[in-house]
Amino acid sequence: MTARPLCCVYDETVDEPAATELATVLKAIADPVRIRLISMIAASESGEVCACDLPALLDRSQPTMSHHLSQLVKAGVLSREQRGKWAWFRLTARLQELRAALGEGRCC
Amino acid sequence: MTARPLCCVYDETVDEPAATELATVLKAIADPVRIRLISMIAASESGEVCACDLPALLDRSQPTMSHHLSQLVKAGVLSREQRGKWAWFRLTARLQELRAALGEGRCC
DNA sequence: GAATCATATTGATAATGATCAATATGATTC
DNA sequence: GAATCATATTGATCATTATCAATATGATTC
Repeated sequence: MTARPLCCVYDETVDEPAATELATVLKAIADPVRIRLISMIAASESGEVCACDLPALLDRSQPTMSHHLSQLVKAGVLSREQRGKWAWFRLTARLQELRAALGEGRCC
Repeated sequence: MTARPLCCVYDETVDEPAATELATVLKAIADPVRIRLISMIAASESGEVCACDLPALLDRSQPTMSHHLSQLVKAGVLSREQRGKWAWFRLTARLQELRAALGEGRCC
């Protein structure tokens, strides 16, 4: 054991609820298919993708892609917009918020 | 289906191996206990934690904490140093690399 | 409104992972 | 080297999840 009381040695900045929330977003994007999907949206000229293209682009079944999309929307990483028969997806600000959270390593 | 060929509409920047690698790091940190652990290291004055303190600090058994630590080391997020009887853990540059990767959303 | 096309849901399966109790290994001390 | 303390590994369990086939829902078109 260390000599000083624990409360003096470590200063926990991220409490449990915040950690759980952060972990939820991380879990949502911690998958190769979802990373590639997010990358495609970020790289696309229009900033959006049509769900109709994704099974072919990412080599997964339509239900699987639908599942990935709904999980990303649920986590607040993507937004969904119905236009005619098609559903279009965009990135939200959530990823940049995550990026910011990873950069905050302040000392006590 | 969209009118133009897919190759013109989307420009995939992250290929499959890179996406898998990124997802591996994300999976490693996508857990509330690990987030809090990382936060504690970042916040600690010395920039390191002793494994001996973690079961009490994070309310998990010793084997469970050992497992979390080894997974984070395996993913390159933490480094391990044995000093006497104790094992000390520090953050590597991996988290900042991840942070950088999340910021790159260039257009075609 | 019937047919068609796009997307979502359901149900099932196989894989992964967080957790702990018990035990093993490894380091220090006497 | 025997005892002690710190950490790792093993084995087991329960929960979660990525995936697909089959089916349902929802939108558009004729």
